Amino acid sequence: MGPAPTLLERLRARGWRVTPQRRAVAQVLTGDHVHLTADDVLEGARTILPEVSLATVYNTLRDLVEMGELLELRVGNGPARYDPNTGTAHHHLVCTVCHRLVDVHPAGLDDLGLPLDQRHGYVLDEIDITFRGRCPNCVRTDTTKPRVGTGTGVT
Amino acid sequence: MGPAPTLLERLRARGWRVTPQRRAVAQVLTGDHVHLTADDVLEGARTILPEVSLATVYNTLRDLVEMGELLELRVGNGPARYDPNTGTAHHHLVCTVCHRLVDVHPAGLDDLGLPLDQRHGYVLDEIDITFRGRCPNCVRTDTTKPRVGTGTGVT
DNA sequence: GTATATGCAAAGCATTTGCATTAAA
DNA sequence: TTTAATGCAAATGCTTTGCATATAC
Repeated sequence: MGPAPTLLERLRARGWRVTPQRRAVAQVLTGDHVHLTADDVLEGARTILPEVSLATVYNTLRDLVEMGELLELRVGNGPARYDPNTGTAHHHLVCTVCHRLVDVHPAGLDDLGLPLDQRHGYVLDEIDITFRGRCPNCVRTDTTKPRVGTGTGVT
Repeated sequence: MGPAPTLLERLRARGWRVTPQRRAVAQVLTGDHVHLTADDVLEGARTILPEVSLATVYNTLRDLVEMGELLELRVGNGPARYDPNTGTAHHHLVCTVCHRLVDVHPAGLDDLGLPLDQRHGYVLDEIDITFRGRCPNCVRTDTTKPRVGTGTGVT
């Protein structure tokens, strides 16, 4: 396979006007296990280009999500988080205490489906799995009992 | 097994002060495939008791969620939805177009785990699976291509 | 040169909160 | 009687938008 086009190349190919602000935002949203809020992105972008505005960050994030270049994650009640890892199918593991978030790539789930008699006539496009638990830092101090919510209790 | 205590009995047992407002909210949040927003709940509660306020609805919803009597769902960017079906482990199927939401109980997922080498030191408590697709009403009119997002493309 | 992005400040929506009043226990 | 819930309205947090200015193409 040839060299994969970079994010900016793909954006240019879509007719995106590449500005310093957008370049800064794109640069911040690079790598694995990156799950930044809009404020995080603003902060990061400003270390590259101090005069970026929050409105531009939001506009850029929205464009990137619409283009499918960014995943918008909503874990818990806080602000949205943005994940540039759109290439590899993956799921998420969230700390119920501090909301630390990591990507997981569980094998054997790739062909996970939903039985026909459970589909209610829907045409399936996608499956998101959120594993909830307590991260190494929180599990020591936390007194909360494990929840038995929507999902399945797991040991 | 004896008769299961009703929601209001359980709430009273927890020392909850049972007011007409709370009774109205609890009555609205009854049944299967119930996934109401706070505004929906207000509307429903007002058909029972016209003077319920939105603040009380929000306070009551929050209490019920904290008590584990209600599930708070965040699908898409809209307002939270509340699901009284806490007794049976289940997952959700969401229409990406109209956001219609149904409960699903896929067999064979009950013992779904996450391999140790993928746990990043987390202690798992719960797994939420969101199936995304287009419902029977939307699949006909929708021109959107299936997305290949976080999850796995499914036929 | 022209269409589009920027930045600011104001608006918007969902949700929470302070506080005086009311009511459950 | 006491303690807690209600309702209003104001405050909050996140996100979007209108518009004049600046800039990539």
